[in-house]
Amino acid sequence: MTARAGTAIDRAFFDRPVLDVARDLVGCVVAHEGTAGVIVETEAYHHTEPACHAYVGLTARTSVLYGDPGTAYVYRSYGIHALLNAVCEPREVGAAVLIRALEPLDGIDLMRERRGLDRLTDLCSGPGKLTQALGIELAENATSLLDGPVRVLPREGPPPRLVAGPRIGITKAAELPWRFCAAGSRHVSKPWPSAFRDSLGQES
DNA sequence: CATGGGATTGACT
DNA sequence: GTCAATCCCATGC
Repeated sequence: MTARAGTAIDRAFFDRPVLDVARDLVGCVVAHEGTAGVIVETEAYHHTEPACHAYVGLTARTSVLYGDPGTAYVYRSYGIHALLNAVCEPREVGAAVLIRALEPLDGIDLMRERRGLDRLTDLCSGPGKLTQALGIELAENATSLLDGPVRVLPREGPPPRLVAGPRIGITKAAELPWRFCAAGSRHVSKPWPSAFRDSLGQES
C-alpha cells in the first residue's frame, strides 16, 4: 500500500545523540502490518537523567536500552498500555526516543477498528493510543526497527518546523525541554498553551 | 517472596 | 477537575 515499502533508515541514523534523533524522527513514518503514521511528537530519554528507565543501569529490563541503536524498546505502562521507543546511541549509552503521537497514514480503517473510535485525531494522539492503533505489543520489544516487524521509514520532503517543551507525565527531571512536536499539528497528545502558539506564529 | 511505582487513558463529578 | 484499571519489574526484606 505505502510507496515507502522498499526504503529504510540505516543504523547510523540512530547511532547519534538522542536529542538529535528525537528531532529528526519527527516527520518520519512508523509502519506495522499494513498500518502506518507520520511521527508528529517525540521525547528523548538518556541514562544520565532519572526519568529514563536506563538510569538504574543494566538490568533485565534495560538491556534493550543498552543494546543496538535502531532497536524497538516496548514496555508496559500502568499495566495497560504498550509504549514504543527507538533505542539510540552506542551500546554503552542507554538512550531512547519515545514515539508519542502519529498522524494516521495507512490502514486507517484498521486503526479505527482497533481503537473503537472514528475521529482521525483520536487514533494515534498519545503513546498508548498509537501502539493500540498499529497493533504493536510487548512481543515487538527488542526487534529491529530497520528490518523487523515494526519499521521506521525516512521522511520525504523538508524537515517540519519543531516546537520543543518539557516532557509529559513524568515527575523526575521534568524541567528538561526534551519533547519535540511538529509545529501546528492537530495530532499531538497534548496541545500547546495558547501563549506558546501565539508567540510561535502558528495558525489554529 | 512482597511491595510499590509508573514515559497513560477514558470515564466520571 | 478527579480517579481507577492493571501488569511489569526493580527493590528490599
